[in-house]
Amino acid sequence: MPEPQISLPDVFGALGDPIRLSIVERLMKEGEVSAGDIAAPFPISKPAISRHISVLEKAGIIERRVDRQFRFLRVRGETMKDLASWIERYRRFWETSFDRLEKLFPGAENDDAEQGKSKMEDDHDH
Amino acid sequence: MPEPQISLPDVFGALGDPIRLSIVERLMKEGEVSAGDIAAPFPISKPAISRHISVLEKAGIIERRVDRQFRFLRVRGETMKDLASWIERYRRFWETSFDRLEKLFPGAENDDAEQGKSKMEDDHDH
DNA sequence: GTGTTAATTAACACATCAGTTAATGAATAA
DNA sequence: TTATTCATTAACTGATGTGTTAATTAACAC
Repeated sequence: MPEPQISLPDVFGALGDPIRLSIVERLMKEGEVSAGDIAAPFPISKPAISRHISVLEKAGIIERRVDRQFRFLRVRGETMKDLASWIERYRRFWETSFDRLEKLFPGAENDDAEQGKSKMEDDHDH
Repeated sequence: MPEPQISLPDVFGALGDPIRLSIVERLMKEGEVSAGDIAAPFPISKPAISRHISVLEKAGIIERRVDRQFRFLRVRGETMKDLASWIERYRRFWETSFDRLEKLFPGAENDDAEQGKSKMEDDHDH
């Protein structure tokens, strides 16, 4: 058991860097990628990427597998599941917060509550 | 429109601190709390809490409402929805990653894949 | 053996972060 | 007006984070 206990703030903190977040996204899409292939797209040195990988590993977000001289990385599904559980556990609170506010302070809030219209940026590398 | 664009790494980064995370959790549960009441449980100074609140606000996670000399804080449901959307968008990748690995490297992984058995710590303040 | 490839660790520079106390701003209460 | 309450901003300190280059470890290829 390489991850005896996972810290939610550490998980969030590890994802709080554009390079690390895009590493995780790539690993989720591609499943397993070597450290070198992960480092290739970024304009920083390999040791810097190696440290980012260590941060993700210590947070329990990814695992390393050694194969010959290569390190293959993959996302730990269990940690992502825990992350999803956390946000879902609070969903009823944040999902209704807009309605609750509207009742208290009508018109004081934006009203674009439609689904699927995320304002979140999708390009967090570079 | 106080939040023209939200950065996912900034959102994660803001949640990557135990004090800030427990502030957000409390606001989700209680809906709206004054800055002073938010600061009270923590063993650090009020200016330090004030800065944590600013970090959360700049990340788009919370909003401030001014009422007389009080500042009331509340979670922005839209940002939490965007966070939930992000993790759900990748769910099929991380949810199946364990099975995929089991096929490639049988027995090399832990096998406690039951639902509801989170290893995540739930006490991230102090 | 020697050389190459893959990746990490070591040592260091610099930026950012998280905390402090003191000062300030702004509204309430007397 | 004066004092009190609520909260912030300013100035500073120490810790942590992120990057660099150089050195090291380890496996592969010859």
